[in-house]
Amino acid sequence: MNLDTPISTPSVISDAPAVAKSRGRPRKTLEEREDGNRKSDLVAAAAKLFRKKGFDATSTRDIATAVGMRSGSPFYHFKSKGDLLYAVMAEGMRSAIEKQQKTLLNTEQSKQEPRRLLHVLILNHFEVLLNPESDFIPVMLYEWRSLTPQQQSTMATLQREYEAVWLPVLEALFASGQLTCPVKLARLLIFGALNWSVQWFDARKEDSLEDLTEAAMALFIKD
Amino acid sequence: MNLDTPISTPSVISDAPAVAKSRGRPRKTLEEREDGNRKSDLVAAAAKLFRKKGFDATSTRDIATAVGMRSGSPFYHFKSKGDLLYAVMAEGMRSAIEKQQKTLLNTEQSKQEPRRLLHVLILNHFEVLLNPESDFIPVMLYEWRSLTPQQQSTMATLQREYEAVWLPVLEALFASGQLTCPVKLARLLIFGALNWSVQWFDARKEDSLEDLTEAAMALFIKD
DNA sequence: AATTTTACCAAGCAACTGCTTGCTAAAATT
DNA sequence: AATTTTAGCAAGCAGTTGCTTGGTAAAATT
Repeated sequence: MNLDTPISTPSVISDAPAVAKSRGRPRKTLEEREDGNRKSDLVAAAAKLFRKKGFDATSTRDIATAVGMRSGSPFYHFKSKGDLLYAVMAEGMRSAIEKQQKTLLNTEQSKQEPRRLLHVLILNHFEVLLNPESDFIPVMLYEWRSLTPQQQSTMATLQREYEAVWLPVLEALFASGQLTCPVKLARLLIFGALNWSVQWFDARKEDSLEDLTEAAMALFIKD
Repeated sequence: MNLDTPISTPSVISDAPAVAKSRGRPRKTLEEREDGNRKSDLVAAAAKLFRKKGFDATSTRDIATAVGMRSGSPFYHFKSKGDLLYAVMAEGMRSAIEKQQKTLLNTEQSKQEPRRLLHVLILNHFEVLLNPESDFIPVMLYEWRSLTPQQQSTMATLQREYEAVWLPVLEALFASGQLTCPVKLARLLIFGALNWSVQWFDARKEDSLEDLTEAAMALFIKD
């Protein structure tokens, strides 16, 4: 890339595109950048790049370019690259928790028995994970390492909040003998099976998320 | 780090440690570096660092330092950083396949029925994944992205070879009704559950690999 | 109308990156 | 004894990195 600091080029080309006129390049009016959505544009673009190339292989310049900014500008909105990563993950968990809560509220009384509830939770989890519009959660799952310890523990709290709904369901299934695996390990193994789908699921292929959910239920649950 | 090219330091400190005498620093004799194991030392050190910090966040200088070399020396053994990554993964798969084959050969006739076989395969897989001595397989699982397409397809072939033993076992269990999930999806979900353990398993904690295997069997298999 | 704030751009610094080149000493081979 | 090979070291190049500083036009506020 190297849009900054042209060391061997003769004069003032540098950051500015060829179209730049007079002094300073054309700034976008507020209408063009439609309110304060630039910050969330940055988060979305970062999520996409972090997912595709990984956090370390993505430069802040890549992110800036993706939203049509110059290399230094993202630092007006976020004080560091690491903070941008954290914003991606926090937004991912926030919306995942919200979506899960809405889904449960919309689940009719008739489907409140544990087996149906787990089905609903798994399907919703696949939707969160595999939605091609949103890279937030995959980034959270695979770029943990790059968070500071404090950021990690905040994220862990959010994850516990997300998983809190699952535990009573698993316990009920264990009590009724439909789940024959200690709940603590069942939780870890089940989330592993589901989360790994990020690695192999291809939306173009035959399987629907409903198919996937059926398969997972068949794998984990007796009767 | 920056052991090379000290730009602002007055004179010849650079790469050479303070003890360096005359011309050239003390080279290790062959005895000291014990045969041609230096290459595999590099692979092991790279595996450790790639696992801890990720491929992109690990510099070739980090790796060199870890085995007591100077920054340029790893390139005598490997033509690029990417080739080192590939060597880590290829060695990981090679030894995993070898270990799996040995384990199956040592499995007595009495344990050849599908349920026991799956138990043996899962336990062996956990040993491969969670052995604290070896970071090769976790690196393979989580740094896939940094391989070239050709390297990826070679690794995919090795993975199919590893999984080839599992498929007939899963098919037998499906046929007998002990596995009620289409084999194709069962394979993906089961490997997900197992591979994810790399993220949470702590060898210091209570659970043994045998406990883990029992839990996984209880989760996946009926009867 | 005057001021302040917002949202950026232009330029660039210091550190670090993968990798190359030219050399050398010890070991192996002839 | 002479030569070749092996396994590095020393130095550094060219490019990239995260981030900072100083400015400025447009919008919002007073």
